[in-house]
Amino acid sequence: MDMARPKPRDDYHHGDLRRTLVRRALAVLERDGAEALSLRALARAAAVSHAAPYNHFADKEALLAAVAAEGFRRFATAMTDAAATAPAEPLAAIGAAYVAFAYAHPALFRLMFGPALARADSGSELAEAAQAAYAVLVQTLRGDPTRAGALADDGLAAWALVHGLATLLIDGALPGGEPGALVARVLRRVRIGP
Amino acid sequence: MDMARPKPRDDYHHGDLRRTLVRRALAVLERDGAEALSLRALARAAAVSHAAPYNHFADKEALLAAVAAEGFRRFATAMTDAAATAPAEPLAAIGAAYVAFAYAHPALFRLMFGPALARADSGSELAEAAQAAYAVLVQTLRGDPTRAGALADDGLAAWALVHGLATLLIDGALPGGEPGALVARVLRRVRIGP
DNA sequence: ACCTGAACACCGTTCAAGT
DNA sequence: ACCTGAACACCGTTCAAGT
Repeated sequence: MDMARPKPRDDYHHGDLRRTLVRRALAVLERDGAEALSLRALARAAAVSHAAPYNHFADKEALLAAVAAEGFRRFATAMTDAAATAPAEPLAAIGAAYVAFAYAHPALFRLMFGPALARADSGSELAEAAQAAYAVLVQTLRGDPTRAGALADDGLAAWALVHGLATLLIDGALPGGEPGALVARVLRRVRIGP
Repeated sequence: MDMARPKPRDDYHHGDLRRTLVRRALAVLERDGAEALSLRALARAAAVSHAAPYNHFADKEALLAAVAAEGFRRFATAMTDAAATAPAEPLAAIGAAYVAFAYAHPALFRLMFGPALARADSGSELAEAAQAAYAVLVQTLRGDPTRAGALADDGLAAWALVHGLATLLIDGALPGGEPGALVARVLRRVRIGP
């Protein structure tokens, strides 16, 4: 007889709703921004009742935290890939990847670094994912990994610089035009160290 | 007979509702954050019907834009004051004031640099106020004012650095403790220039 | 274990009507 | 010119009830 691979049921509305909701939320974020994100609309799009999401998330903030965590995971792999292709100039490579991610996914980037992150407990999925992304940044900027949890001032300076560029860019506060060239030019004017 | 100074009417609900709403919104922002801001609650607090605000603002975003503009005005004077007291080290002084403002008013700071700013038309009150605050920053960092509207790369680097520190701080992404000392330490590691 | 439907207390926005 | 009250189309969240 057939293996017990769970077949999709006729009345389509389950599968794994949790993943469906997160995936759909990411799509809404890209297309219409954060203010278009509603639990009820998400449920509607998944052809499920408006109370169904509460079987998988305590409240709306929990869903947003899951989305932000997924964002941090993608962010981390984007930085890893970028650093691998240009190991000679780590600050330039990581800075370009950092800003490019923010530019490509402004609403997601804002959600990732929004007030939910500040409220996240240290054990949570969101905190873990953010921590992992940060580890990529630090590790490619300097040879040694994070030590003792305390962030070296130089790493912090580099982080603040690229983060500031990214947020100012998606706020429309930077002069228009191709952002990659601008970021490269600005980063070239900065030296970090003793 | 008495001068025609407009006396407050018996049924309290007018005066100038516009200013009352903005002032009240700032207070809510400080106390309960952005998600607690509702037009209806604001109207209730001002003892006015929930439709009354629409006589002064086209929609909620217009009210938020007015609040953000007021934030930029206070931000500008905070930076001006700080730069005046420590003219020897402009980057340190402006950086400290920049970060201190964000730390003292996180919700307002987030609103100021939120998506509303990216959407603001260039003639609007919000865009003007943001531009004025930016002029203070550039003017104290370098001797000469903005030239030709194009931002020098060095000024941009300095701005991105302090802005990044400020946003990372209010996101809870920086190590705890007294932020002033951390910011001063980090800024001391950075050199900007040719 | 997961989902539904009704219910509650909110929203933002519009609009006729009042003064 | 500014405000009110009713109305509409939404929300997030809870909860009994179903399978």
